[in-house]
Amino acid sequence: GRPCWLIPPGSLSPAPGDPSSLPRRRARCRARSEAALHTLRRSRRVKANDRERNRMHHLNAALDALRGVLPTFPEDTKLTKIETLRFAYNYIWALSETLRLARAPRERPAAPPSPGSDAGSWLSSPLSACASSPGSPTASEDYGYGSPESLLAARSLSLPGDLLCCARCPRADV
DNA sequence: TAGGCCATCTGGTCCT
DNA sequence: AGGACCAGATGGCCTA
Repeated sequence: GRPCWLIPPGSLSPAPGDPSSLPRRRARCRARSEAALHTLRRSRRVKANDRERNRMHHLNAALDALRGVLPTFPEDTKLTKIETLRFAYNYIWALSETLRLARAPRERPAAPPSPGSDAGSWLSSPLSACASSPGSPTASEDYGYGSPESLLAARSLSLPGDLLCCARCPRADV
């Protein structure tokens, strides 16, 4: 039947011939109802935790898929989450720039998007001899790993020079 | 040992 | 009401 914690307080009928036990029975019922409420909340929490865990697993799987298409050297290097996102951002920028330059060979490279750009990290990189000064995608914040190679340098890694150089330089043959 | 990264739990908020 | 999403807290593991 109906759980005791759902029965309105006033509707509990006294035990036949024992009206004096009513307060005790009410207290017992209240305790039981609190326990039931606790287990109900607990089971909801456990379910919510389970969903949250799953959600994060899916998020991590997506992040792994993203890692899978980013070039890292050595190949088995695992970028951290934040590095993966920043690197992807920069990598996409680099590829877009490559495409743009390939379509318009004589065009000058894109100007830095904002004065706050971390172009310095690009220029101070080993590839700084390149003529271009691409506006780093990490526009206004100093994330430290502003460019793909500064990120990799920070992790003692390297990128295929061609890729980045081609992405950064207005080369006609790309 | 301190600091960074990560997984998990948790409570709050918003949406369906 | 229940699920999704989010951010803070916490503890474990690893590395310099």
